[in-house]
Amino acid sequence: MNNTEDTKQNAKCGLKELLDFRDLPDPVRKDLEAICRRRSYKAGQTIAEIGTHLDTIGIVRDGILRMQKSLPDGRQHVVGLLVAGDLFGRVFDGGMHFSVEAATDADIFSFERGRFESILLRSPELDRLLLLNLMNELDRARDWMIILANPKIRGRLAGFLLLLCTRFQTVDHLITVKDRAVQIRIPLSRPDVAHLLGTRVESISRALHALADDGLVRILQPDLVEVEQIAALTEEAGEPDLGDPASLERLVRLIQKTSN
Amino acid sequence: MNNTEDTKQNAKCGLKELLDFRDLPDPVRKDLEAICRRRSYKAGQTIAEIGTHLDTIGIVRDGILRMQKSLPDGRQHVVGLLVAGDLFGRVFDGGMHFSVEAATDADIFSFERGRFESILLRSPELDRLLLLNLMNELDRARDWMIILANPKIRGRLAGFLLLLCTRFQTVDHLITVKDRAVQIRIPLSRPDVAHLLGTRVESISRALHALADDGLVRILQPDLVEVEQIAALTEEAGEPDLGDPASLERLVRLIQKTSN
DNA sequence: CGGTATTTTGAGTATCGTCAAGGCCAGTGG
DNA sequence: CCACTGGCCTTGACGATACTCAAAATACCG
Repeated sequence: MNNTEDTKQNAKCGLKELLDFRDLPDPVRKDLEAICRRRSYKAGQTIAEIGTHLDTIGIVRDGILRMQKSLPDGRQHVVGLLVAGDLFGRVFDGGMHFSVEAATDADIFSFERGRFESILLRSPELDRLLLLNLMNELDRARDWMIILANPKIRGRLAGFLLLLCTRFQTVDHLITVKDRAVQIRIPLSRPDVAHLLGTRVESISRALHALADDGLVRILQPDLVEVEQIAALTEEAGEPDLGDPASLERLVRLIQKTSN
Repeated sequence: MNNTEDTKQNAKCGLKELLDFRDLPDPVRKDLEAICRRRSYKAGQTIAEIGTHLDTIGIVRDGILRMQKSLPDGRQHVVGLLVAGDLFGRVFDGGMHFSVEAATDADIFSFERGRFESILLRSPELDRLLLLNLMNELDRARDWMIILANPKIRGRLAGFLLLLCTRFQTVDHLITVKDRAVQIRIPLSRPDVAHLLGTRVESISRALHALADDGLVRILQPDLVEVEQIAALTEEAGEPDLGDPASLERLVRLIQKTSN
């Protein structure tokens, strides 16, 4: 509604800041930048309503978006998060069965759908980028499924925290390292986390404090936790490769680097 | 292991039986059929192991496959089902983070990966087909998420049954209509359903019988249930548009058609 | 400093996981 | 033909866990 329509439609759109787009051939990227508009949203703002005709393709530049479904009783159900580089919108009318809201303050690149598709038709590289993006997202969705299937809330929460450590590692400033300890900023309110993990706020609170009591984490602020025993956390999650080992590797190296 | 390697590599591969492939231009389809091999698997057979190098792309012709992850404690976790027309395998090395097994007796079309990709590069139509397939799968994964996020097993089971009614409506002979009542054949064993819904066999059994006791369904056989009150089921699932309203519409029309 | 929203805690109940036993069905071998 | 076996589904009982409702504590904001 009240988004600051920057509409910086010039070449300085900054598309190439996004990792995945760096490999695109110059002309394609130029075409994209030509039709690219940058929009800023404040946390809580709605970017796309479910059901309505969204005639733009969006790519997240900064911040975190949440995809959610509105249930009939008014509750909202989070079905996934979008972070920098993620793409959303109905390419080729693929479907848009959920609404998108800004979970944090966010910047997105926005493209008029028709034009985006016509570029897509001309550029196999962009097409493949999109394909890989989709496959990646599919993997993440499956990761969520495994987390959600964990019978105990503690386990789900542990999996969620690990996911933040691995998949969302490069995003924003969610993960910081202080004195060889990993600090995670949880970018969602308790109700959102609860919806995401299929439970209630109270249970989230209890589970988090249970993890803290057992020394697996330390709660610095309600939305800032420090990981004490990451191994125990993965065991709690019951899922060995939540975010490939490579990601954890990277995290460990990150820790070692800053601890010197 | 003991799959009957039919290897009918002739033009009668039957690729065009699949709905989605009917729209492909003739030459592309011919190319595909030229490299297509048909394989049959019995229920329970492993089609692709996690981690191993799978050098084929598969398309399901008939039957149901389950994608699953093996957890360290030996349990197996079902993360999705594949039905007729669904594609699996690591196109462009996208990743293959789960193993694939036949849930029922199944026929699949199998393509050598390199050749498939080279056709893919030449055919935007096939490329687009793949894209749509992926988006579809992503939607399904999100549906699973919503089902899994339901706090009560009854709700999850209700959602699962509805999903069978809608998304898997056209598959095999899962859904039949008798005397204006919908009958659902559950194509998975109890352990599989339990893994899929993140719970145990006993809970599945109890939940199903609870639904039956309340008159929402009738259990004709362990794997054959008749829906009595579909509205109550959707309410139980807590998710209004599990499979778009259009699907339910179609179902209702199906009922009316056969009841005359 | 108050007022609001968010988070946490508490007590009671419902649900689920676990362990154990029993029933049903198909296939096997006597 | 029948007993036997093994897999799957169901049922029961009990302890653990999570949901519900209500209230207190904390953080947030002007």
